Amino acid sequence: MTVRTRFAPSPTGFLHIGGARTALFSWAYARRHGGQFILRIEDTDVARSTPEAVQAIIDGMNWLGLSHDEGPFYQMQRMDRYKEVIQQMLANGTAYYCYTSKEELDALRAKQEAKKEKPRYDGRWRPESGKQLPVIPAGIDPVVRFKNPATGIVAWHDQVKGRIEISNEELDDFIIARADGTPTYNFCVVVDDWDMGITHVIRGDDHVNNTPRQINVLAALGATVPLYAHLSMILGDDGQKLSKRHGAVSVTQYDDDGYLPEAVLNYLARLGWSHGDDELFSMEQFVQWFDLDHITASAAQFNTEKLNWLNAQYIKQADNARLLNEALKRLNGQGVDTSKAQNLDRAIGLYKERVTNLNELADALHPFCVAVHATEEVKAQHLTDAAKAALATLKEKLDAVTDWIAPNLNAAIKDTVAAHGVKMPAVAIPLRVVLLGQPQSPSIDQVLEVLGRECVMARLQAI
RNA sequence: GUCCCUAUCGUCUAGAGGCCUAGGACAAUACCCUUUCACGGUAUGAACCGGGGUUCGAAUCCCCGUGGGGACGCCA
Repeated sequence: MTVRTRFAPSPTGFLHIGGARTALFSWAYARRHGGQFILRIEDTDVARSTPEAVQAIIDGMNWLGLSHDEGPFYQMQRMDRYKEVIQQMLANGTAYYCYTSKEELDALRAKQEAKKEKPRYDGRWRPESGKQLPVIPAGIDPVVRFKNPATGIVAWHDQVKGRIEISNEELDDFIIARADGTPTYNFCVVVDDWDMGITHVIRGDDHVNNTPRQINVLAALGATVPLYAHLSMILGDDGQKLSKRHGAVSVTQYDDDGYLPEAVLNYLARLGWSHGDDELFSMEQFVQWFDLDHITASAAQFNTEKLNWLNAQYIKQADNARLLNEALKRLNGQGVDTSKAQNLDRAIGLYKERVTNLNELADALHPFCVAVHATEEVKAQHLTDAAKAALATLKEKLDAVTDWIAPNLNAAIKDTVAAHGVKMPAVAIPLRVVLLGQPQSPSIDQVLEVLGRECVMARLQAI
């Protein structure tokens, strides 16, 4: 049997971190088993679905590198098929017309809630042998309801949560087609999963409650029931549920924030899934190791600090040319003139070990492109008269250096330190402030070398 | 309210009845490295939600609480 998984978002917003992890796990499972990963857009909510959201989801998946093998399929383009199945069900008695109005339904629900009962359809239009149905009212377009089994249980072995069973008595006859004839979510999913030959449904655990309904419809259709794996949700950094109002951002925001996609992927893979003590692994390893047995059943809290750490690890490993490209993109985006900069590739080497994200890397490269001036506060603190005097001496000594390489530059600094009878930081810190606009940097002699003689002398001149 | 899911350090997790004096990672703290800030290294503190069972033996199995989450739409 070929494994076929799917990711089926509704295009009502961007791809957020929870959706991304669901997609990642579905993708990985298909890849692991040499199967197919299908992208399906569930756009039957016409009012809220937008083409922009479809694009945003695809952009997010592209950034992460989660490629699909089939699709995107759009549910709105499959209307004829859904209607065909509904007609079949109406004909064979597994579905029926219901003429209850929304007002009547609201009244029914209010009554049930008042009695502290679970709100549900009472089956007044459900045909039973020997039962007298109400008179069909005039002027009402009926909905179509699924005739759910009245007794027994529906159970499945969830690949994450274990055996789950629900009594059919908990389930009511849910609507599969609205009064205007359009099919509803729980029905479309079933027809799609069936038609598309989905073998493993990997989705968020907010769908656990839909699963028994879907299994019952599948059974009514005579379709094979796929395996289900319900992933727990991801909570925000503060343990609160992620929502549009609270903390949920597009995965592409992580790009803007300077994260490498492989760091986000590694983090997401590790959030709710584990392979022993392994923390840092490539997507190749992940695909090789991924299984449904080691997925955590409970919700996981997002931890930005750990993501930051992973990102730093991936930046250290990353190719310099790639990092430079990312940094330039960011600097240019800020309007920084990068055209006159030299040795930027070497500056990357100086900083890639120390930064947490690409934006920090870009900031670090900024003074290697154009002069960056320290704030008045920093200047006042570090550029004292004594410091300026020392820098004047240093300038002379640097001027005399013939071969502009770190050991020679270091010697010039040491000479200055000795001449003024001060400690190293008394020279190195003000020097950093003048050259880079801030008091911290990598090894100062390296910085001097990479900055180049012309740039260093010009900036010392400008004190 | 009813139904469903869930519960190990602050966080992500390892853990399939004896390997657990509960392991790893992030974070924290201390020290080392260092001309600064980082990086890196070393070390330390930090958890099995509570109560009952089952068993020679329970973090692991069962039950009951409690906490957390989800669902109960002509949304998906």
